[in-house]
Amino acid sequence: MAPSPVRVRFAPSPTGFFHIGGARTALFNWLYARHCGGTFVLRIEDTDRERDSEEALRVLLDGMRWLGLDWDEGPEIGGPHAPYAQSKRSDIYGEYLRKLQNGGHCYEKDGAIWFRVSGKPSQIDDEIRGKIQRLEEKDFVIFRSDGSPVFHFVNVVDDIAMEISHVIRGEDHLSNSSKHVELFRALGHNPPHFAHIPLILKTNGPGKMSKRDSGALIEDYCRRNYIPEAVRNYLCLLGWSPKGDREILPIDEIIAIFDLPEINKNNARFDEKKLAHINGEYLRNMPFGDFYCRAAPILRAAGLLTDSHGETYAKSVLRLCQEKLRELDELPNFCAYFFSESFPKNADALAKFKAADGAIVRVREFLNAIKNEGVGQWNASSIEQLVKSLAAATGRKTGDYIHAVRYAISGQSVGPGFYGMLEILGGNCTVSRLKSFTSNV
RNA sequence: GCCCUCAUCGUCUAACGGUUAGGACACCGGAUUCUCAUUCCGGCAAUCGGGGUUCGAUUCCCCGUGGGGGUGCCA
Repeated sequence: MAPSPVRVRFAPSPTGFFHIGGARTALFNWLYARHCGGTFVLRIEDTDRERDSEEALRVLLDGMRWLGLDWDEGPEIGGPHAPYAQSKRSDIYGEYLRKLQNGGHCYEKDGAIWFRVSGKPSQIDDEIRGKIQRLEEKDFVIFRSDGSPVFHFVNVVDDIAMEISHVIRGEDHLSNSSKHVELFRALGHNPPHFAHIPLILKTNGPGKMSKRDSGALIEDYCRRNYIPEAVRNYLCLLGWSPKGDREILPIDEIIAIFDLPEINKNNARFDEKKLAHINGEYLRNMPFGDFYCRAAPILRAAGLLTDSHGETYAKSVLRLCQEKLRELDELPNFCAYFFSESFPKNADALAKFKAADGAIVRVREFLNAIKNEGVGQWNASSIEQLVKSLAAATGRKTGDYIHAVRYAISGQSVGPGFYGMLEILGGNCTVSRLKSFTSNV
C-alpha cells in the first residue's frame, strides 16, 4: 500500500507543563494521521533559549507517551527531517531568510528584520470552518534584534521543510493564519490545508483553560493514577462526537471514524466530573488482572498492602473494590481497614452510628451471636444466615445490624457488600475488632 | 477600538429543511426487604433575540446580542 501523503505535526513549546489543550491538539493530529495512515511529526518549538529544556521536554514526551500518542518522526526517534527541535535548526532558518530577502519581502528596522505584507487579503480553506479571509494590515517582525527568529517564521519554515500537508491547531491561531499564508506565498509555496479546532474553556468563568486551572495538566492525571485511555477518550469528546449516542469506545474505533469535517466549530467547556465518570467506567470495566496490576502498587505505596498479607488476600479485597471505584486514588481510603487495624474513621459515618437508635446494642448482639455460632463456618452465606436469624430473633431489620457492624468494623458507612466484606476479613479479625470496639465505647 | 470566529438542556453533544428536539455528565426521586461512590428505573432541563427565504427553519440568509480568539522584537 502506498504511504498516505498526509503529514501532520504537533509543535509544542516545552514550558514545563503539558496542558490539556495542547494534549487535545496533539490527539486530534495523531487521530487524523492514524485515520489516514499518514505521518505524525512531533516538533519541539524551543526558541526560548534560557529554560530548563531537558526537564520541560521530559514532561512533554512522558505525557505524550502516557496518553499513547506515538510519533513517527521527532525527538528520540529522529526522521528524515531531523533535527526536530527548533533550537537546532538555525541554519535552515538562515537559508529561508535569504529567500525572503532575495525576493524583497523583508527589511531591517531597529535592528530587527521585518516582513513586508502584500496588502491583499489572505484566504485559507479551513477543513472545519470553510473559507476564511483576512487582511494582514501591518508588517511584522520575523527576526528579533538579538538575531533570533520569531514563531510565525519558524513555524512556516518548518512546515515547508517538513512537508506538512495539514496544519491542525487551536482556533487561537486562526487570526495568525493570514500571517502564515503571506509567508508561505512569499517563500514560493502553497499553504497547507488548515483545520482550526475549537478551544477548551474553563469550567467556570471566562476564557480558555490555563495552566492554573484545576485539571489542566496531563501530568497531574498521571500522578493521580487516572487511566490514560479514559483521559484520552474524554479528550476525544471535546469538540468531536462519535455520534450514535456513543461516548466510550476503543481508540481503534475512534481512529476509524475520526475525520476533520466532523469536528465542531464551537469551544467546549472542560468538565472534570465527566472525566472522572469516564475514568470510573474504564476502571470498572477493565479485566481484573489489569485492575490488580494498577491497584496493588497504590496500596503498597500507601503502606497498607505488605508482603505479609499475601497475593490471594490482596486479590480478593481488590476484586470487591473494583466494581465501586471512580478513581484509583480513592482506593487507600476505601479499603484501608482490610489491611490495617489503624484504619481511619469517617466522621459522617460516626455521626450516623451515633444517631442510629441502639447501634452499639446491635453490635454487641451481633458479636454474641458469632461467639455462640463460632467462626468455623465463615463465609458470605453463613454470615448472611447469622444476621437474618439474629434479626428474626430480636425483631429488628437486618439493616440495623449491618449498618452498625459495618461502622464498627470499617469506620465507614459505605463500602463493598457486607457479607463478602466480612468473609474476606475473616472470622477472627471480625471478632477481635468487634471486641475492641465494644469495650472502647 | 479594530480584525477573525462561534452560538441546541447548567455542561459535553446528536438531529438529509419535516423528530413528541435524542444521548451522556451533573442534579433530584425511586428500586436493589445492607450501605453507595456500583447497577437498574424515573424526573428536571435546550434550539440567544429580531427579521427574512420556504407549505414547513434547530438547520439557509441578514441584523442585533452574547461568548471565544487575535491585535507582541510570546508561542
